[in-house]
Amino acid sequence: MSIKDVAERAGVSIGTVSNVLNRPEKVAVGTREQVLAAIAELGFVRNSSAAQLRAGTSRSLGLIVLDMANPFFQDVAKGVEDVATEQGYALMLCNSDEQGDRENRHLQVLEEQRVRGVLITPVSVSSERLDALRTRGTPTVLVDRHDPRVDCCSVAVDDVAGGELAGTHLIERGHRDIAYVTGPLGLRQCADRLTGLRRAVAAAGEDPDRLITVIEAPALKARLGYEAAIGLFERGARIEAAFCANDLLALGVLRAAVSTGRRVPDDIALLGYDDIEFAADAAVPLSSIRQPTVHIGRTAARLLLEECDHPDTHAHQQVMFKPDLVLREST
Amino acid sequence: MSIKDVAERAGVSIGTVSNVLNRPEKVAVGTREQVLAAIAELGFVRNSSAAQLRAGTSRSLGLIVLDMANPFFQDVAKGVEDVATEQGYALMLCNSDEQGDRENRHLQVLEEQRVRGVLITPVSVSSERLDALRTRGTPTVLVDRHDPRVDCCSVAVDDVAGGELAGTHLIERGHRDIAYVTGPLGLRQCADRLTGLRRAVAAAGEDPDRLITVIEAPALKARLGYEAAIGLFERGARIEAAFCANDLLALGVLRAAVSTGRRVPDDIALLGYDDIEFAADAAVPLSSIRQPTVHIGRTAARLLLEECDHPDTHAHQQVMFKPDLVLREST
DNA sequence: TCCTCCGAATGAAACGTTTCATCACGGTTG
DNA sequence: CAACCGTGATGAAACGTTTCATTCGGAGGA
Repeated sequence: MSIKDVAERAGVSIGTVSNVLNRPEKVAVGTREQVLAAIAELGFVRNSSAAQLRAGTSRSLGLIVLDMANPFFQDVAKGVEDVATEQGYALMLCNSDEQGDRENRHLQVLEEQRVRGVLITPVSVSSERLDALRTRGTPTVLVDRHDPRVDCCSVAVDDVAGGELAGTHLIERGHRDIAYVTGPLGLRQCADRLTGLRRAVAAAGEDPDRLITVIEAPALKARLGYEAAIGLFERGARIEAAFCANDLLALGVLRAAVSTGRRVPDDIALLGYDDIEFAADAAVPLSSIRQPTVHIGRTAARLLLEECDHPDTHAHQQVMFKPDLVLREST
Repeated sequence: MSIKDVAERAGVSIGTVSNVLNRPEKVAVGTREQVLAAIAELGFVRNSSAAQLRAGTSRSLGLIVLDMANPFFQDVAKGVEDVATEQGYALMLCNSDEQGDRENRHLQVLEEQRVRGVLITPVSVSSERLDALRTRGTPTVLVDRHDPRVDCCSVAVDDVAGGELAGTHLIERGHRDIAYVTGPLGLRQCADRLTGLRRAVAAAGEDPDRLITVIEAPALKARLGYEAAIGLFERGARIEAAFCANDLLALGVLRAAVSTGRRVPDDIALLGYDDIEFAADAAVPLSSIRQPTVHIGRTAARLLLEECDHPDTHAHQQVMFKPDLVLREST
């Protein structure tokens, strides 16, 4: 069922059908109705391959995230999708699962489909495949990353500020012995948040090295937060508060506290990071540092579309958002 | 940069380049290397619109889920994706967010792209758009649903069996006053699980109407589970165990128990449904009914590809899996 | 009555592949 | 030595749109 069949059925030319599809205001109302009727009768569905081939440009964007199970990326994706559909673009959602080869495969497919632009949180700092894509002219925006060479737009959140926010809050509540329960400090996020925490402690006139106990878990998972906290409790560490590099770790610590009969926040205060949806519904609702996730997605998508629509006047931007503190019962 | 440029550069014909791309074994090794070199030098990327247009068929599948934030669908998607990439298909992941118009929009885009087949959990029982798609020849598989008219494949889980599993377990542990905390009973899942629960109670020689208290929350959310449980506690209901229609509700009930000083499972036993990743890491690790989610996805994808590859010999199947009980500390 | 003009419809070219019939060229066979 | 064969390469047609220059038909003005 092609445009040709529709044309025949409606008794008009192929060009007219195309016009009905793409510029309905250009065709006389009577003709238009005939054509629409024919389309409905035949159940015609436009072949977007043909359209795209001829037009040379598609109306879709690609988004490659590290982990679809992560609420952070779900919200980012929602923001991107909002803007995309708003502007009449389709979004191709891809999950690299932190694997470089999956990322490359997705980039390949997206480029073969000639997407208009790509939003990506790359698995590693520099990706040859990604550079190639950009060089060949597909606009690219980095999400939750910054490009040291500033040759594309990026949108990220200031993790140092987040750590500082956390530290200031805990100090203000009078806590002095603070545990920082984190994932691998090799992750920039984890390291930055510690930097911010130390900065806040120092700003209060205290010695970060004395106040802060760092516990590095091998990953940002609840079970590891549980184990870390149990270890801490068992060796009798004096801890008034725990700041966790993400909410999952914090929920693990919470479980450890509950299972050893400690009261939150009286015996130990708890502060998470990310403000995942479940933080508010934990056994003790969790205070957390919130990142403007949906807004990140929206902003990234807008930057991308801006570059797509005005490639010549466009100037790359590195946007950096500040996180917020969400107060609940755990602190 | 088209195949033509590559041909020119390599000093061969267009057809030969196409052969290198699609049937490399058919072209002499020397020529092949020349062509590959030209491709690399020019940074050629195949235009899949053109390929698809000419070939008439694409190598991609569509998956439309109700809610990407739901761990159930994340796992299903993972299963589908496994099989798809394994067979060299690309997967277009779409989220209807339980909105009919979004579902229709996605179906439209997928059909315009001429995907080979569609896996979908429809928002409502009968979708005209979906029927049209099927009629026009795109194979379709229902996920977590059954088609009453049996004109396509489907993969689902037996929710009655799940409820029965839960009921039998609670009865065996000696619990007699059981609360069933559920979402809207208009949802088939919620209703089926209740049916199963009642069946188990009856099978134990008890009266379901006397033993079971049903509390219907307006949605399957943790906060509503919390509120439901608080209400229950406040009116002093005698409850030994709560079976929840999903883990989120159960986690809400857990929070209510913790915040009112009740001990789980001593004062009240708690059983969830879905076995989401976080169930194991809750303040009290949650017993739950597990659905074989990844397996559902894999099976659905396999059925779909089977239908795509052998449309004439293919016979539609309605696959129904049984759920498992996962024992943890909450019961 | 003739010209001009304008809106609406037409027809053909082009987009980048794949496919298939055809061809060129050595080597083998009778 | 002619006929045949097989391996590789070629060239052109076709896929279903969009686009744009062209044509058509009638209304309005001179």
